[in-house]
Amino acid sequence: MATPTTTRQRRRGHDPESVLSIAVGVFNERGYDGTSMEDLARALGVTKSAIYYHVPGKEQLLGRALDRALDGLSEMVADERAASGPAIERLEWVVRQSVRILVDRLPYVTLLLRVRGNSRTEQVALERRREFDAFISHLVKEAAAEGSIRPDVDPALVTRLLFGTVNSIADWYQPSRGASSDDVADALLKMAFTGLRV
Amino acid sequence: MATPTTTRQRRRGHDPESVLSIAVGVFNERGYDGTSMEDLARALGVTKSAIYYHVPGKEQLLGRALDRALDGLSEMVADERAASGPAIERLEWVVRQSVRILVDRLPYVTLLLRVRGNSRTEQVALERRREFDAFISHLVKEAAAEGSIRPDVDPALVTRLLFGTVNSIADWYQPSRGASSDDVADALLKMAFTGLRV
DNA sequence: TTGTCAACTGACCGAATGTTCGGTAAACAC
DNA sequence: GTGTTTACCGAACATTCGGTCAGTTGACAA
Repeated sequence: MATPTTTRQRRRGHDPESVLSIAVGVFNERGYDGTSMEDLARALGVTKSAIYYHVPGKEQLLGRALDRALDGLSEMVADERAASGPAIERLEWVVRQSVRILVDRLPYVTLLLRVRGNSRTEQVALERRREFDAFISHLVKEAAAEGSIRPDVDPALVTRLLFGTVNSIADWYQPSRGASSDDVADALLKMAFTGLRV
Repeated sequence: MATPTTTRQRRRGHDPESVLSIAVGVFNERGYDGTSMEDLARALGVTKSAIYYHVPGKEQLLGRALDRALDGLSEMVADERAASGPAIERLEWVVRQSVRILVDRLPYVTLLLRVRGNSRTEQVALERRREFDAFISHLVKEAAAEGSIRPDVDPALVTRLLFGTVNSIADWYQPSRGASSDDVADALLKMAFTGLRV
């Protein structure tokens, strides 16, 4: 009766989760298309065929990774704090949350940001990402319409620059350097909202 | 005596230059590793083997493209305007020039920004790019030391955010949308230097 | 001790990859 | 017209690719 189907002590080895997290690491190092199943096998310490015991294939591995990134963004968009209040405050909240998601799910979001649309899996992910971008774009326009953003720059340009900055974090952020998600978000918001110059 | 070795009217076809520019376009659409020589051949309207009449191979095509981007950045760093005057003004000039180079050589710089280091060619390019990054990093530190940048953000973080923003332009800029290099640089400098909020 | 089963190996498959090569048609030089 | 050069094609090359499958191993239950 005790622990009938529970996960007891496994005799060391992989599971779908460990395969995914290691695979995503390699995808980010070499690029998805630049990564062979042989590369993954080497990183996992097993042979190629062992991978297929845990996951259906390379593209499904990518799909699961992209979903992790996109699910985070979807949850944020659905949050009440993204829907009510002054647009500029919602924008600030969304920027801060975006940075948090990017940092928390760094490898998954990094992968998402590099997707080009070379397969159905990638195209589906790009489509979900475009929905997020449209949400942001709308939010910036609202903030501009409410007079909270300087009127001498096109809101569309503001959107791209602001979230270009957020997304660029994926290119350099390393948790080992000590800066937390909030540290980065604070610096980003200071720069973008009130400016760097003294 | 007239036009002995000059380029006269070619009977339409490709040359190394046209192959390069079309190839770089495809590389940016699908990613370098995601692009096959067959893909390039299709885009060029010839067979795979015809490509090898004009260029030595796929990797050399990449190398030439990356050099175009890096040469632009090297020229800028060597310019006198990057060396003398208040650091904050040099920084502003370098940001503006970086945007100009990125826009002028958009496909080449875009390619450079996506290089992961999967081959010797890519590693050499990454090394040159790191030199540029070090130059920028030093410049920001100077501006901070001169008291021109708000002291409550780490200069290293400022460097990454500022040039993360510049580099992110490659992800969305389309000349057909009408914005010039200076338009983008103006908006970027307004945001980063004096802030978006009214 | 035997049987079960999760986790894996090694040999292999067909397709796709980057590249080479022998040949060739059209444009040009003379 | 003849010879040369330019720009290409089609077939083949070795290699690598993602993926399959029949078997093996070792921990564990009975």
